Amino acid sequence: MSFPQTASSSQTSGSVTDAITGGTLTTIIRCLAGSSLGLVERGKTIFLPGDPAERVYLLRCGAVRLSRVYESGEEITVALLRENSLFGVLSLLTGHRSDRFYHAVAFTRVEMISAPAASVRQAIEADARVGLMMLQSLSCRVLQTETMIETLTHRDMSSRLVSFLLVLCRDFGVPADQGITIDLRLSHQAIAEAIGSTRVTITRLLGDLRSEGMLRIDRKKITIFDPVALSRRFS
Amino acid sequence: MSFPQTASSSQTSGSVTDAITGGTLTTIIRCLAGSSLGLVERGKTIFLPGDPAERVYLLRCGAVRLSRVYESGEEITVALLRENSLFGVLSLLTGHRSDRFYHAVAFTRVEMISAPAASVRQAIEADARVGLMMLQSLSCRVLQTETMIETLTHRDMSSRLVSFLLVLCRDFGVPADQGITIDLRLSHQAIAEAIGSTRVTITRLLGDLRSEGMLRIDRKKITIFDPVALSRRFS
DNA sequence: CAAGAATCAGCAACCAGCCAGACAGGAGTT
DNA sequence: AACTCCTGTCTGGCTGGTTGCTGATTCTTG
Repeated sequence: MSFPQTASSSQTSGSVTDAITGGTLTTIIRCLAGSSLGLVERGKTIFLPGDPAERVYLLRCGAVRLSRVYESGEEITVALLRENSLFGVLSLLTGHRSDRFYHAVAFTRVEMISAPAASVRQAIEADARVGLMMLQSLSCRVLQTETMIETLTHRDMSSRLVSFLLVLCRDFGVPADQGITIDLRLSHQAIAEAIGSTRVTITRLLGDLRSEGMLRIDRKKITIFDPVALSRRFS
Repeated sequence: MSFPQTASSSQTSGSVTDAITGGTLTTIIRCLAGSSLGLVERGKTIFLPGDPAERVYLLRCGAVRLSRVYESGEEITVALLRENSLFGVLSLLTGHRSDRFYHAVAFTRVEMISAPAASVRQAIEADARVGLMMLQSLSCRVLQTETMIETLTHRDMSSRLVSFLLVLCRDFGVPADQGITIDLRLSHQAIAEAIGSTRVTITRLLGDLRSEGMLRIDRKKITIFDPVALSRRFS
């Protein structure tokens, strides 16, 4: 299957070099041959495992969930991408065609742009600054992912959950009247799939945290009152 | 502290562009201003948390362990890097000085090359193919790390261990007379620190796997007889 | 807009897997 | 030979997974 694109276009005026002066990767990718703008509704699939990997995506706004689905029906989350994340980079690898092996789903309403891997490669060769920017973006991805590994190696689920909440604060937090709200509608199941636990356990632990006065949950959005205090909760 | 370098040199003849024709990132980085060759003995530190992040490293041969150390003295492994891995990319990020927050230790005898971030940036701007190669290298890193996240979200330790062993086979496996040998001297403690478990549990589980005839351990090197059979062990 | 469907949150009981701590014997090092 | 680091095994205790059920929310659809 191909990726859904509500609005789509390509080939605007202006050269890549012009765009670079503008500064952002967005403007650059917008100018590439075959680029397109994608608007995806919450819950809709962006690509499926087995799809050919031929495009590179840049998430402009919203969140995308990368997950792996097992035969058992179980599903685990490999990454929750935030704004300005580059994904689908698999396609940049050596020429031979490869397939996606993750499932990419819009976790919120998503606005993204994408371009064929070949165009991206050309753009990099044409102007090195493009490569540098992508390199920096990807470095961030690596750091984010490594933070997630730290989270997952905590032995007790309580620490793991707390650590995960702090990661979410960093990536999706918006200031609220009191504390920071994680701007995602998270079900307990979704959290469980991200930190390798079960729905029931998450329910219990979140309940504990709430009765301790660490957070508030309002229509699936979590507000952390004091991230610093929360971070003291794990040794 | 600075990074230890048994042998060191810099500034060879030949331009960067010459090196690119040669093809590998190694040759390219070797030509950069301020580049140096590092030989590090097993167990020696490459950089410490808090060190200024000013160099980019390319692991030529051996394995490097990135870990985070907690005040409690506990230590967890964030990544086990293999040959041709790029690391220390933090330093490529925006101009402002930043510090390492991971501990990088030579897990085996290591041969690596490094160069100042500024030189690398210049090289990329001078020839875009450098950026492209680094981008590909970093893409691999992302994929590797994501595989590790998959491993860590398995709920039971047995699956987690098996999954980890398979990752190691992929990254450090060499064909043996029967099966594949993981070419690393792994203590149970080291495995525990990588998958978020304890030494005792690893001992027990490895014992189980051995008595099931799945693997052999000889002087800390693990040989998996049949990776495919092993992979069937988790649902 | 309201009824129905689907998903989600909360609770309880049960039990296995894993951790903690402790100790003895083995392997490798100097 | 002395030392350090590593492996193997045991006991008790508790966390967290599993299953099953109920009521609440949210989404869909007539």
